[in-house]
Amino acid sequence: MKEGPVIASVAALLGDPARANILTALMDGRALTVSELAEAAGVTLQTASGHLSKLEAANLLTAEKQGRHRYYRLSGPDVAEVLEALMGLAQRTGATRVRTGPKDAALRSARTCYDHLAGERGVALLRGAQRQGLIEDGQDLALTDKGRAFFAAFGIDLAALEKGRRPVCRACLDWSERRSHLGGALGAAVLSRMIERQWVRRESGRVLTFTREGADGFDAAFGPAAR
Amino acid sequence: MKEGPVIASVAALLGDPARANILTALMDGRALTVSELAEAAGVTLQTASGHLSKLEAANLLTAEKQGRHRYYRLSGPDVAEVLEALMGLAQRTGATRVRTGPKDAALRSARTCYDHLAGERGVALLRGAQRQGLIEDGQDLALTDKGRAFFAAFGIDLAALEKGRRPVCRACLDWSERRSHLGGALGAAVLSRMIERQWVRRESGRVLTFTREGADGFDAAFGPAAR
DNA sequence: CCAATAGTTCGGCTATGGTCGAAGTATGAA
DNA sequence: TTCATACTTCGACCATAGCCGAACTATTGG
Repeated sequence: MKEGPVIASVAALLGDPARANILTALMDGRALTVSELAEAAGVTLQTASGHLSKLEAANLLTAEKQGRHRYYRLSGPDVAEVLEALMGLAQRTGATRVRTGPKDAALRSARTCYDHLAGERGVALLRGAQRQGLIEDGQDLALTDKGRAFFAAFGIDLAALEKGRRPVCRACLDWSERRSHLGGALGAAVLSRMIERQWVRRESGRVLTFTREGADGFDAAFGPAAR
Repeated sequence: MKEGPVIASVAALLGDPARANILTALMDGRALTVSELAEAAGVTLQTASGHLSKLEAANLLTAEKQGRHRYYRLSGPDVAEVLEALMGLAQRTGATRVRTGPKDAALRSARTCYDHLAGERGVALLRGAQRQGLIEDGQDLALTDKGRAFFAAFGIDLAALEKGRRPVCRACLDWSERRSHLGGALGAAVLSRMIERQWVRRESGRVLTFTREGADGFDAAFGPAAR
């Protein structure tokens, strides 16, 4: 019966508006300074500093010092995944605000989920990869030989990915689409390769915008995003 | 920037110890009365009543009245899944208590996750089903023809399951094993069939105990639980 | 009808914890 | 060395919300 409180302590951490803002600001996987996070959360520097210490103590964030700045980032993709899952619950739960601005549409179309691609494009990527037999849908997703060849041609060093401890393929539940998109080391590599190739640009926040060539290239490779 | 607060409100709901206890008490998918939940949470009836109204208002719980009792249950499997995910985070986060009692071992071996089988046995079930080609691992798991025949022979009415709105197969992340087990309508059906067949018995809380014949039958069908 | 059980509502107490001002530390720049 | 920036720590304030006692409603059983 001592099980409830263990979830309570971490949930309480996520339950404060200021901290929730900090965490969602970090959802794009970048590291931000204390002042930047304070502004994102709408609190003063001191307050943010206090929150950040708590989040770091709970291992939700990691910090690194660089000069007189202190950079905080999410401590791992799993934290981002839980946050996405919570957003899904919050939405289904009716807590969804009516405020559906234009930025919202952009977010639903394509955004970063920690370090990989999410939103309509994200689920289209995974769906396309599966349909073409590049990735096999198992309990844990797995690359096929065909997929191996494909992503190598795409410019990704699979050997390097497989050396790391992070799973190469990972299904990550998308809060806006309510389907999975591709996370894991491969998901991260695909996104950064797309940015390198200038298929896609990071906007403010977590929004991603596809260039003209990027959209065409994406559709050719994985099929159109529209369902 | 109004995105943080939406996760904050639901997380705050999960962040109170009393409510967290209530929710974990309901993780086995059964419906419990207000008084039972009050006891599980360690608060008085009035306090529990207040918490339950909030959880119901947020659509995390649904209630139904029966005589002078009011039965509360989780409003869906997705709620249970988020709770399991949070437990995983809490554990990785170091919030794990050192208190690893005997009940803990039983929980890790086999337990209910909402209405399906979780723990070592749960992941063994899914792994075995995949290895035998009963279930194909896609972004969303899918039954093969072979699997269809197998589960029909197991005594499950697949046509009925497929009529419902709930997905038949669903991968659900197991907090103790850190791998997926089988959720969805099929996961629920398999567990209730196992109980019918007296392969397994519900103990107090979410613990499940396999009978001698149950363990043998399970191993024969899906392979041993030990990794 | 009355008594008992189950649950809700109300009101007031209290504590936890978020907030910021002010003062303190560390790093870099002039 | 001196000043400025980035951040942390301390202390005090204050609001939120959890909690329970008491009174109220509803259902059942005698």
